[in-house]
Amino acid sequence: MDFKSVEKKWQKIWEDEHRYHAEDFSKKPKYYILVEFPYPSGAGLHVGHTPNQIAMDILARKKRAEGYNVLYPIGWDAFGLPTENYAIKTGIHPKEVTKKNVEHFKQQIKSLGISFDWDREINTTDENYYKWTQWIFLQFFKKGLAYKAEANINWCPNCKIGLSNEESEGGVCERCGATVVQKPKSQWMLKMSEYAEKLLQGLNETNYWENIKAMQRKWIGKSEGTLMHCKLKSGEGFDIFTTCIETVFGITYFVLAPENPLVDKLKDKIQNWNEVLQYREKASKKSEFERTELVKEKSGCILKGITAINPINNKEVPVFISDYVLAGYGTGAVMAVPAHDERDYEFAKLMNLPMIEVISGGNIKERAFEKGDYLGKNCKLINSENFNGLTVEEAKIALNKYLEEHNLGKKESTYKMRDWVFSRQRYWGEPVPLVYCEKCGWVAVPDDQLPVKLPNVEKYKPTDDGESPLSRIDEWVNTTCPHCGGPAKRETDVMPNWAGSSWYWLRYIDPHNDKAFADFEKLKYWGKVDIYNGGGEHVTRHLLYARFWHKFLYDNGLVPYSEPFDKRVQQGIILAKDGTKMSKSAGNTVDPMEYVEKYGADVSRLGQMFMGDYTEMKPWSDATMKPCERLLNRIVALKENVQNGEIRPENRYILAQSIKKVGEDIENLKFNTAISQIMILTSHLENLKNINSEEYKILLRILNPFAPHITEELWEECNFKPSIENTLWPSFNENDLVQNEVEIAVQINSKIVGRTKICPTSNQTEIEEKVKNEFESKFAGKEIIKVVLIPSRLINFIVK
RNA sequence: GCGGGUGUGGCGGAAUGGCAGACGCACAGGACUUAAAAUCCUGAGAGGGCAACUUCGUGUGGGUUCAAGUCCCACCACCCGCACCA
Repeated sequence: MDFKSVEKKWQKIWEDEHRYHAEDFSKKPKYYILVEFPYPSGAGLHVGHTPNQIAMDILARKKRAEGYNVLYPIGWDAFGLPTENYAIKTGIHPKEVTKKNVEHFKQQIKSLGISFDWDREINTTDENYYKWTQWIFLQFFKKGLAYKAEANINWCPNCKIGLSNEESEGGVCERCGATVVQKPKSQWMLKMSEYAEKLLQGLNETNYWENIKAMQRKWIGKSEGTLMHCKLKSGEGFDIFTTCIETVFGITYFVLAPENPLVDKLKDKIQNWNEVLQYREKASKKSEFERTELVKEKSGCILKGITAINPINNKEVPVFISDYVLAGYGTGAVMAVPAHDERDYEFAKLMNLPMIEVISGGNIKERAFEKGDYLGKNCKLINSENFNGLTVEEAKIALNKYLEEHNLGKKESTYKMRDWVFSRQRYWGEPVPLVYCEKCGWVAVPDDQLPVKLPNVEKYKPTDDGESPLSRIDEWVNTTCPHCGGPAKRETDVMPNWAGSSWYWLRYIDPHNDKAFADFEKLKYWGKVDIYNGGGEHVTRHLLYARFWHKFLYDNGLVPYSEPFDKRVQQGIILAKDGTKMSKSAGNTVDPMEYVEKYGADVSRLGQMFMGDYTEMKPWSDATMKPCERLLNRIVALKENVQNGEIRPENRYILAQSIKKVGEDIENLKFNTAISQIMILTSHLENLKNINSEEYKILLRILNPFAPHITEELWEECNFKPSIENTLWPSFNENDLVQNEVEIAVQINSKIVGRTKICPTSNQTEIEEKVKNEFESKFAGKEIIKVVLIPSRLINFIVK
């Protein structure tokens, strides 16, 4: 059989029939399978795409066979830097580039025979799509969850351009190699922090893999502790956050983040202001790279003339600034207890500051006695006045109570998750649909004027001052205020790459709606995404952003359920053939489409799924293609032996077992072992003189999700009715899984002494007698103390 | 440092606490062929033995159990993510 022409034939039929179109409101039970939509780069599909799409295609085809109404859609996440940079280099409009790349991707995906519903194809760069991305952004704006704030961008002083984190890896500009600096810029932010608790709690409603939940929890980073109100001697108040209030009597100084605004307020009172400025300057120059380096040498600067008061005992202590305190976490200020915190300990040693031991049990001459050392060990407080003698756990409660009663603080939780910087000073993204009016401030573009279309520009490169290229088009920037009708200017920033992907699964449900982002009844019908397959690199950012948008929409009554995805699964990373990481620079990348060219779609699908456990990291292997090709050829050859007839009793066991195993393995994403089972079944059928049609049908039906073209062709050639896809997934009788004879292992004192065939339904006494007779010599002179029988597996005699 | 994961033949990988190495790759021998490719058959964890057989074997060390790759404790190596988070 010429696989490739057969594949073309069926691909055309599927396309002409719209075979895989998912019907809204069908009576069948729904099943929504989502695979991350690709970024249509110039390079085409790669190994990060194909196994995902194939794996989910196998699941989709199996679910359809089981009678589900399956939604398996695809689209393009097409805004983004590679296309923009290509435009900067060539001057070709990103729209053109995107169109070309999408065509290429589509053709490749179709050649793999993926059963996407092409009638629901979406593209984030379509005006009809980003209209709704803008609309949702405006809902955030209207609810006060979008705000402007100063945030740092990665800035290349040489190229005079803002860079993404990816473009400034290692602290150097990807284009020119210059050192990237942090430059403050006023930007749109989304108040994601307000959803921290909801995002954390919501995880309990999902069936994500535990490791994915763990990563999200870690990223959200909740810690429970105490917010304590402190004062300077000069009267100014400030708050600190601590998870170790039990150490409050051990405070010997306070530390503020260098950027803490309190420092500016104290300018006139700080005697060494120049020094402070110098330190601030130094700290701000540290790139993100240096700040996160492994070696974290402490540094800091005292605020001379400033004295703070420990609210618990009114003790006066000095105040420092240091970059080991982060401005963005907690309150940007900490109480320093060097005896019980490693970082404070280091800093105190450096600055020659005193320490007070307040929890007994450690040796603070050597190192800090930290919470990890003392928690849960019944350690008691010392040097803590009235609280002496309490255990740490008792003291936490008592101190929180005391602070609350004296209005000095309260219990509180903080989160590591920050608000989302939602502006990019770039071209190829969704324009932020806001205008600025001197009189009215920031005003939303009215719904009937959406989308705010991305205008054409001559140059795609950001301006020298870091503004978006849109800022150069005066006739676009200058507009009228929708509120008062006066002159106003458009926002020239665009949204980040992540915007379009933060709601796309909702659009698939109703892709052509021009009244709403999706019809509510349709959203109700399709419900949550049942299984969402994507890359591990998106588990924190994309997945959190998506859940955040979804929860916001839910809170505003715009979607009917509070979590978007039920299950989240991911493919293991595919390494290069030599087991190292695939990378363009190493020149060891693999193009999966080469294998489609060489072997055809079905062989390549099988080959990719047979390489190993879908979810484990594994090297790409060419070695699976040939045996999979052989398998299909053998199955084609089997057709010659097919005669009309029902399933014969002697074949019931292997057929039932195969239906069960292949079905379960697909559900569990164990595609490699499903294929093994099909190989075993094929070998079995090959050894028969002839095959009855009902037996062959089962083989083809369970292979169909893996090799949809060739199985459909064979089915048609055999003239089986109805067509393969109108034939349900085969069922089997549980009784068929019981063989009438099985071989079990015989053990004496847990050592195998031999094997014997028994009938699995015989009782223990019968089996014991049979074995004792057969292995008589082994039992000579021994006394049997105990017998363990594992049905159909083994029998173990414990003897003396 | 913290969180998650992995560790099994020459290789990819299988094994609800129950016969470790399914299924494949590579390898060796054989059949077909003038020859090769393709295809098919056979063999094989390692060591020892002519053989029947026997010893050792799932990263390391302990433990539980009639029975451990699987469960428990401690450790090692590698991978992924996070990392001065108070």
